[in-house]
This record gives sequence, structure tokens and C-alpha cells, in this order.
Amino acid sequence: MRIGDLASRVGVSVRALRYYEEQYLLASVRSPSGQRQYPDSVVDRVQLIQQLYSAGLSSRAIVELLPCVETGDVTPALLDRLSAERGRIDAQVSTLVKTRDRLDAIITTAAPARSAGRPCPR
Amino acid sequence: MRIGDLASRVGVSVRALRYYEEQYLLASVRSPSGQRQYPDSVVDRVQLIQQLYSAGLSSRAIVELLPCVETGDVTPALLDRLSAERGRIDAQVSTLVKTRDRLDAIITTAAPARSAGRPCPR
DNA sequence: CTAAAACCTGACGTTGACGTCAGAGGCAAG
DNA sequence: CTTGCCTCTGACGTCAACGTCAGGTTTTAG
Repeated sequence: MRIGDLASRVGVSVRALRYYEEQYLLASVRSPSGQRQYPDSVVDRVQLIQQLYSAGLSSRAIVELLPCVETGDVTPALLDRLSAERGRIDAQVSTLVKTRDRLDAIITTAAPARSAGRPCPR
Repeated sequence: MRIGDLASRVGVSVRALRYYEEQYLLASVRSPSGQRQYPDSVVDRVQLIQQLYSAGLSSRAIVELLPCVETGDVTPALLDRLSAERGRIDAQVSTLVKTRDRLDAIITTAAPARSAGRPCPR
């Protein structure tokens, strides 16, 4: 598949995909004319990349962790890196939950005129 | 208290505090010579600002929500804004948890030589 | 065959939350 | 008084993950 197809399939921009390649996150085979060709399998990889980006990982961190995240085999050094990132994410989750609860408290106490508990269900 | 004291007390840079003032997130009384003076109460406020920043809110969003987050009274429009941010945070938490679980799976399966379950407790 | 659509490689622009530097003034201690 | 630290106001620098534009080639639809 070509880059535009991949982009629309994953919901990411063409520019982003080229950027991922720049960062060594994504490889591509080139057609004789120089156009990028991707196997269907990269869809998962791109989604994983997006997921890691949204978890606050940098390109540098992702490029280090991606191989072992996909294959599953990992060196001790990478294991430390994984644990570290896991810790970061965990801390991030707990502070986010605190913030959410704080907003929730405001919402529920300041909106008694609504239905009952949740002002905007789901 | 002066700006340097506040900075070290909260663990934020002096520059950041001045930036918050620029963004109307933080007010200060000036001494005759023009130096900023803060009451002790701002410590909580600055910590709250940091918390909202780390939750992914922009200065613009924070400046809108801060009054009602502190006072507790809120207009219907602000209520919508609060709910929207709450939703964002909620979604962010769930994707983060997914990512964390994914990393966990890798860590636990790739580290059977460690103690037993958790390779790095806490 | 031709025009539109997609692709290519640079390369500069954007945004937000600050960092950093310059140059000048304030403030307690010795 | 002066030494040293803190503070002030601009104002430019940074960094990451792209957006966007220019100028050119390639593929596809009719």
C-alpha cells in the first residue's frame, strides 16, 4: 500500500508518516520510481507508535523500545527502560485521576439542578 | 514572600511564575520598588496550575477554569467546559492504562528470571 | 493523450511553556 | 561603601512533532 492509503487507514497525516521514517520508527520499501510501499502489517505498528506518542514518549524513546515491544524479547538494559517508562506512565495516571476527581467534585457540587449525578453521561 | 521563595517552595522556576502572570494565571502585589510580593495562599494556586498543566490543559483553558475551580461557583458555560476537560482527561487515562498494561505484559513475560511477578515493586 | 490526483525531496513555519541572556536596579551584611 | 545575591523588564532561543509551501515527477482516470 502507498503512503496516502496508510495515512487514511490509520488516521494520521502523510507528513507524520514521513516524519516517522526520518526518526527511524517506520521503514518503507521503495518502488522503482521512489514511492514508498508498505505491507499491511505496518498499520499496527503505526497505531502503536501513536499510542506511545500519546503516552508522552519521545521519538528517541520509542525507537529504542519499539523492537522489543513488537518482538517481545528484551535485554536487561531495555527492561530497565521499559520499567522506567511504565513508572512514568503510572505516575501520570495517578495525577490525572486526582485531577479528574477534582474536576468531578466541582461538577457534581456545582450542578445540583441537573438530572442527578452525572451532568453529561458518557 | 518574594518570587524566589515561592519558586523554591513550589519547585517551579522563577521564569515560570512570571510566565503565569503574563498569562493572567497568577497575580502579584508589587513592592514600591516593583518587586513581586505573594501571600502564602498562592502556593496552593501554583500547585493547582501545575496540576492542570500536567493534565494537558493550556494556559487559555486554565485561565478560564481557575476561578471556578477555586471558588466553586460556575456558570453553565463553564460547566460544559469542565465536563469537556474531564472527558479528555478520562480518555487520556484509559489510553494510558492500556499502554501501561501493554508494557506490563512485555515486562512480565520477558523477565521470568526475576523475583516472581513485579520486576520493580511500587 | 491529458489533466487531475498522489507522490517526491527539501526547507522554512508553527505552537506552547518555558530557558537564557543582557543590562539595570534593589537590599541586607560586613 | 561595596560586595554579592535577588529582582526587574525586554527579547531572543529551544524543542518536538509535525504543518505547509515550492517545484518537480509519477500514477491514475477518462
